Amino acid sequence: MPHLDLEQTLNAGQRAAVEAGDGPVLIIAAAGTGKTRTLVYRVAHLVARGINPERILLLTFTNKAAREMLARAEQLVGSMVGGLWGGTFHHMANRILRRHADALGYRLDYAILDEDDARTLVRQAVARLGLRGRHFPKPDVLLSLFSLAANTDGLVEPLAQERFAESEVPVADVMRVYAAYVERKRALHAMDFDDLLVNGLRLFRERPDLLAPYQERFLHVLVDEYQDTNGIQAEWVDLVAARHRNLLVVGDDFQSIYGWRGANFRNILDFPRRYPDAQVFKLEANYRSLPGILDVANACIAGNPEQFQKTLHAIRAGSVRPVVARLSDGDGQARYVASLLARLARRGMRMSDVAVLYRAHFHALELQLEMSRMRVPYVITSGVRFFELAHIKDVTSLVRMAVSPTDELAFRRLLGLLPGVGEKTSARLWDAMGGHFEGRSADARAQLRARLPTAARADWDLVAELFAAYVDEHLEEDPGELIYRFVERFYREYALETFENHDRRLEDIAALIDFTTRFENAESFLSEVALLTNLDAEADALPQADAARVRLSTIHQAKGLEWKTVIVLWAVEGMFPAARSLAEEDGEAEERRLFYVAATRAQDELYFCVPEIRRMRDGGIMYCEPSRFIRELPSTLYRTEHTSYGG
DNA sequence: GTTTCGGTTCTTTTT
DNA sequence: GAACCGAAAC
Repeated sequence: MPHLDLEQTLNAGQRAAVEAGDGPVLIIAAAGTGKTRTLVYRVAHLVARGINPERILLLTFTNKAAREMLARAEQLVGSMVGGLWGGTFHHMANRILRRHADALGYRLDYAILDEDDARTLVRQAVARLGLRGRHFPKPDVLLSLFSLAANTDGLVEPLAQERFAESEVPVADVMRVYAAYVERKRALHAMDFDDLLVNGLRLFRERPDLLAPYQERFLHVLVDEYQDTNGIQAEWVDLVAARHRNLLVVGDDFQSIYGWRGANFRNILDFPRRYPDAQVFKLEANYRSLPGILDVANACIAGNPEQFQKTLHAIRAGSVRPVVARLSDGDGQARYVASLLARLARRGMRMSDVAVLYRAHFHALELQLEMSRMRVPYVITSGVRFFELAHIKDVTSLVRMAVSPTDELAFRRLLGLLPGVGEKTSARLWDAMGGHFEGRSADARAQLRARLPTAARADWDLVAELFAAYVDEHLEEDPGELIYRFVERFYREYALETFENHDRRLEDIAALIDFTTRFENAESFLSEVALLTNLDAEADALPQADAARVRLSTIHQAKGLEWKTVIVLWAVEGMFPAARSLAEEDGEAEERRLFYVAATRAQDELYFCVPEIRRMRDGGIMYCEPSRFIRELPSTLYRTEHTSYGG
């Protein structure tokens, strides 16, 4: 059995947590205290103790986190931990539902609707019900409402009452849209992201017979980022772990930043009450940041109510004071950041050691322009998920059509690419084909051709051949090849005519083709693809991403990561904290935690940008006060920089 | 009746 | 960008 040298590599607190005996365990791990390390060692420790990896379940926030942890654990124990189940809640629910969804009345090959699909369905429902007026909420608003209800295990109606209490919106109509949406999903044999979680839990609640084997199987259940679980995830975990009760959760209530999507940090606060016999470990020794940075983080978070009291202690020594830079406006901020980056580069800093973080994607707009102008290379974790980019969805819809004759959304999307075919025509074609399309049947292909508008036929012929090839040449084992041919025959030309930046989009598709090689066949590719985030896709498919580039990212997406230098944009009232969040219950506390997350990403240097004015769309200007999170700091904790960029 | 095109408006955070 | 709206073009 491999020997793990814990004394050498872990501090006393970490070691105690890693070696904790059976039973429930709560690890409160503040930022930068080696949380991942502890979890990795725990997994390695279990395996080294002889636990079969197949009997361990590891739930993480991203797939990337799961993969990294497994890779590191594998290095430690020098053996395969491959049989271990690791991934996001959505992935695990999907994995289990693929086997048992029929128990809930679904087909086992149900489709997964991504956000874009869901939006389309809601928009159609609104249109069909004739509610498309000025005073009806947008699909996004409706969806976020439905989603919050799902994730808090609650009903849509009372939530809608509350949300629209002060508006003209008739809640009865909202409920009609909701009913229509639910019905459409049923008809399409599809689940949206929330359905995966909700049905994952429903399956276990309603079918103890199906739950029991999983309870028996998973001797150990480990949950990362537990502060960001919502009620249904917590209940799901409790159910899975109920048999052996070896449930180990790791988290930091200070870093709970997903309240708006139903996460409930009381899950972590109440853990000791739900599991009175839980062993609790606190990790407070921070290895990441210099003391000056932690002082700011500690000061900022200290005022938040309801939390496990803890203070970060710096292990590293050195003196820095974070910088607050006063700037004129967004453009001044952009120029300041560009010059700061140049200064850092001259000092020999690698640009991949620098990150620019912000509250919302649009905060970085001017900066992106400036950096492009100055030819400073950067990577951005974009707001749009890789697999929801229009061109990526276009080409995957061909694969979906080839795999599933009943995939209406894919059919209509693909047909819509043909000239002269729009929403109405594609709907009519689908009905005319009888609600299914067998791509492999030459007969069906010819039938469809006959019904197409003349303008679309030539292009259809190019695409139709691919369905034949799919069968004849066994392309189901090579979805990448199918996509490649589709691009060569048809999509390249289409992209050229449709998109200004067609070359970048074709590069994305090339990356997608690379990505397919990770999967054995078209079906497994599809069943995973909808759940992958842009972070996952980027890491796997776009290897050039990390080179010597500055990273631009939202704070949410920066969670768990670290850089030598961190620059925070728009640290002003209204932007950060975001005005809209302050209106929510617990809004300020969550914004504060977000600020804490931003600050604790930095190892050596931390900059806050405070522009004085914000230019509004209508040409007006708005004066900005520095963020309350800065104003509250004792002024000895930071250094104000008055720059040539105004302010 | 549909599709396409051009202009306008808005942008919190994500699986 | 991309969603939405209105108007022109097919």
